[in-house]
Amino acid sequence: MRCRAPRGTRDLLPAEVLEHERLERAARDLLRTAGYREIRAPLFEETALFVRSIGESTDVVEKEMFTVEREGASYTFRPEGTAGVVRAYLEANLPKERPLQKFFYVGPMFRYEKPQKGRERQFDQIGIEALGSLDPLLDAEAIHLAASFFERVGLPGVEVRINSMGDGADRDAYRGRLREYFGARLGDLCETCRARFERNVFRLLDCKNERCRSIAAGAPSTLDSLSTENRRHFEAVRRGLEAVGRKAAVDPQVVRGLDYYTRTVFEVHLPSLGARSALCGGGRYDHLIEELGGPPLGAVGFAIGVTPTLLAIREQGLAPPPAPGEVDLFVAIAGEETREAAFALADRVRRSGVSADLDHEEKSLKGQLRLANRLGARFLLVLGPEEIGRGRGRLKDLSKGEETEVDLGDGAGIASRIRGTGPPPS
RNA sequence: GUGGGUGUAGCUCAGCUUGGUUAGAGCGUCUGGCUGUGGCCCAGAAGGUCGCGGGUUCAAAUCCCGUCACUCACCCCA
Repeated sequence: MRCRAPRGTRDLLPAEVLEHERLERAARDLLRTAGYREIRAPLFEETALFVRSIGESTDVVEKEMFTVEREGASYTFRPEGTAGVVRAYLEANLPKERPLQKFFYVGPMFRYEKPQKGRERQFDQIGIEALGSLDPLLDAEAIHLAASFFERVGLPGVEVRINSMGDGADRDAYRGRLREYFGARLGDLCETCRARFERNVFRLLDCKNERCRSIAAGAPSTLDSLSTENRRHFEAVRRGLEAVGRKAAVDPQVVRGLDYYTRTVFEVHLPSLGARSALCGGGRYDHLIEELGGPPLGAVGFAIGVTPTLLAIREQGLAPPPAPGEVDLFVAIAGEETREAAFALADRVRRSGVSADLDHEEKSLKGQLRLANRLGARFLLVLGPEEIGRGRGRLKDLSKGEETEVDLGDGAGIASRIRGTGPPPS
């Protein structure tokens, strides 16, 4: 029987793993510098956690959850990162120790939906959560970090769009005003928007249908409904962004899909990508901690889609950096009786931290040399009876074609000779 | 869930419109040219249930029907 990867999942072969590692490394460097620490929550949680946090009537909860029932309990593979991080934060009683904690996470999320380009059932996200504070500068920090990440990985020209959805009373008031506005124009809206009207009026604001867009453009702005306090918060976020020189366009059409968002919401887009331009989404969620049984503490975070980011990098024509050679030294075997000696030599060199490999397929010498090339080996050493007898061999620099005589017993010496000519670590 | 597209060698694809010897190319793999020194070049080889099932026909990769898989888009979202 031959199996395939399940629909909506993909294998990352070694070349692609390098691309992922590069993004993850960039994220870790950037986020640690800003005081965020990595947290690893389980890949699955009790289903109730997601229902509570994301919202019962969201698409994610209604039809996209990977759920497993076991002995009367229900578990769901995490469709997003925030809920688990907040749960972990509360479970470790961190709010009592020190309320403000800044976390980041990197890893796979799961949503049972129909796959398409850049959207899979298992996908990786890089996210941050600054838990335990209402400081608008943390909103600004999150936005700035997200945008900086894209610049750092070679995607200049990203566009930050921010908005405030208000909170509590003013958000309810705004919802009412939207229903009033769109309710009077239901006949002119597209079919899907008429359905959205019932489910989630906020979503009418970002319909792609041209007619709906022009209607939405005239809709009352959330910003006009904000209470004094929430307006102040939003202004403070904008001042924070200004202080670090981060441009952000206020866009009343930005409305996030998950229920827990309050006040600041934002997205990072790469406009040249068209309909699939969103690379990152985030915002503040000031009631979630309390909702999940903790103290009333605010929080803000974002999630970056790794796959969309990689697609963007490729579509921009920004080729990934060339893969480094897989081995530093290839030990070729000339004469079957030297196989173990070659194995031992590779081992001596490896112990000094230089990578070494040899043939395992009984290839001809020519075949071995071709293999060395394919592997991107920088050095070659051919080991035959003659070399074994003398205890010395010729180390060949494959890029220059030059050979140097080396002592075969001295793995460290060979290693340091190889390392001495190595490219600077990138 | 709805609507398009595509399934031919390990990979990327041509051939299908207008059915007709033995189904092709590039890349990759292997061998040799060059007994123990690579890349480039040259010669050659291996590698195919043409997704699967049925139908039409003297004859099907090609036309028709069904089916499965993959893929793209919509909804929604990273």
